[in-house]
Amino acid sequence: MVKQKMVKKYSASVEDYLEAIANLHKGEKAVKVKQLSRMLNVKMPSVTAALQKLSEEGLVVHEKYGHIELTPEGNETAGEVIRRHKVLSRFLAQALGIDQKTAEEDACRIEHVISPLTLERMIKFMEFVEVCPPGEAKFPQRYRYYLEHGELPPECLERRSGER
Amino acid sequence: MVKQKMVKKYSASVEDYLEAIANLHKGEKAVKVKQLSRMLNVKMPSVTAALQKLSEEGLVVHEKYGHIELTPEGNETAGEVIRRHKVLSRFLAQALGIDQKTAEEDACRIEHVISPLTLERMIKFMEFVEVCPPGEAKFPQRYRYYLEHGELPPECLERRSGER
DNA sequence: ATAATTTGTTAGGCTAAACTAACATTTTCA
DNA sequence: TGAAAATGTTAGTTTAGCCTAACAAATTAT
Repeated sequence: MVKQKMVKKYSASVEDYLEAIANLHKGEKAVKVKQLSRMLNVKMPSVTAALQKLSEEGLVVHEKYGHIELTPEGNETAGEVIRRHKVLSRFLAQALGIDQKTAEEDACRIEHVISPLTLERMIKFMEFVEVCPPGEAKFPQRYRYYLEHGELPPECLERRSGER
Repeated sequence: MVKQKMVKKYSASVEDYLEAIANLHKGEKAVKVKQLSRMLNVKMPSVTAALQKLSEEGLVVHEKYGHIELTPEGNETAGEVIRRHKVLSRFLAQALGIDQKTAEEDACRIEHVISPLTLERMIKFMEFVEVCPPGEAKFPQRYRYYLEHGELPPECLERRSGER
């Protein structure tokens, strides 16, 4: 019998806390309640309460007035969320040509609800676009042109007129 | 002074109720609590409570034991949600090649959090893909091929080998 | 080293949105 | 037409997540 990795479903709020802690952790100093509070736009008591709950669930290590850490499990979940976030923001920005700020904002919300399949497909899409069609103007560039000018780029129009 | 159209932000739950009512309305008979209950996977008392609130907010018309209708405002909001849903599911299915079921499920969740800009870009993307590049294998087909075979379709590979 | 400032916690309250159990109305059909 | 079944509502809980106000600990700076 194969050991199943229990894939727990966490709320958007829980995911946000884990993600924020992981991101702050990449910085220099220890993660503090205040930082989380600012980063997540909630008041400090909300952070304290959330940490309490996350500790009980074994996702976070936090003793009163102490620094904040992720357990291995918390860290893994955070990693998954961050991965979803990254794929999404890259896809929105690179493939759809959305500005970085909006792409980030959308990623922050969509990351909590997107299916694994859709995420994989976004990755596949970016891979594909990067390599095909090789040797000519790349897809994203042509798409950008279309966005900006409202009509097809020259290489598409040329070919079309060549069909006359 | 120009009259501003107040763009209220509703919760995912409120949007779901409005969307469901609008969709059920397209059918033959009057919309009932039971139907909504089934469609939204909640118990009947939850529906009753929600309708109460929606009535107070002027989005729904519902008298005790009576049929359920949308006010003009409720109908407009429902229309917006449905539009987001349609664009999303089309984009996911057509552009990313995701199966209809998954596309629907993702659309159901993402519709509540996507930004107007991202939505517009998905539309633009589909428009673009439809017309460019004309006269050769269309983009979505090539992408499908890539998804299925894990490598570039012949017309891309040919060109690449021509570069030797 | 201790007073002032900053940071963190506790206690208590609020809202949205769901639930169950019990009761009420409406519909169906014998 | 009136009893049984189906549908709808009320009342009362629950849970998650946020808030403010008041208090406590830790840090900083005199």
